[in-house]
Amino acid sequence: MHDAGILEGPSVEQLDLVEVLQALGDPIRLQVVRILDQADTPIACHEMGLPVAKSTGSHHLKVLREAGVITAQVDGTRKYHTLRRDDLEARFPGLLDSVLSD
Amino acid sequence: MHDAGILEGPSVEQLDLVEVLQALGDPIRLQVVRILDQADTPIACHEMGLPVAKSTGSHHLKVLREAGVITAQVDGTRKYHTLRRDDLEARFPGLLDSVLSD
DNA sequence: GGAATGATTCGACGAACGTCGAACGTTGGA
DNA sequence: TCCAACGTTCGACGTTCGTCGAATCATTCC
Repeated sequence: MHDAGILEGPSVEQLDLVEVLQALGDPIRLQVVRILDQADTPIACHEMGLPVAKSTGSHHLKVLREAGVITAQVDGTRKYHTLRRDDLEARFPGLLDSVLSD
Repeated sequence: MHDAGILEGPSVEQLDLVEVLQALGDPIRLQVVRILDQADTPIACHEMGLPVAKSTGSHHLKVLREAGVITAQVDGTRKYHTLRRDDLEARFPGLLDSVLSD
């Protein structure tokens, strides 16, 4: 069971606006963010029903994670993803809301 | 004097979130947006002091214009640029503010 | 008319991106 | 122990991007 580890990305202060905007500026990744927003629980990659191959989905999740938009928590063979709402709100107030309200 | 024409981009309803985020997700273009924001009057390309060749600057302005972030107004040999604040606010409330307040 | 000014267009270039399938690693269950 | 499930990594591919200089265009001024 190797214990569920949390994959941390950049800290709140390290969040870079350009990097976040680039991460959000893709249809698939925006879809991921919307899915995670509307979900009340962490979601695994294969549960998102992304219209791309699994390797591509994995890539997009990585981009979002490295930009600091989402966090991943490993549980067994699955990896549950969560939106870093509070961190994004703290660093870029209003940004996530404006993107999600569209 | 061929009259100062206004170069219109996409209408408010046509503004696409992904396109806008992509346009904002570049250091140079973000710099342009900040310059236009802090200026109280329209600004010409060569007045911005961008750290790139003029052809590159022209390219970035075009990307911003086609995404609907800025408008250009031709006056003689110059082209004055303005931030489409109200349109962006109407289409994506809070987005511009959150990007500019960083 | 001719020169100067401000900006666009046109290749060209390397770098980065989005995509895929195949292979691999790890974990959990039969 | 073996197999299935889940995800990552690894080339590979074509496309798009950011950048530049040179050439071009439009306008203004002398």
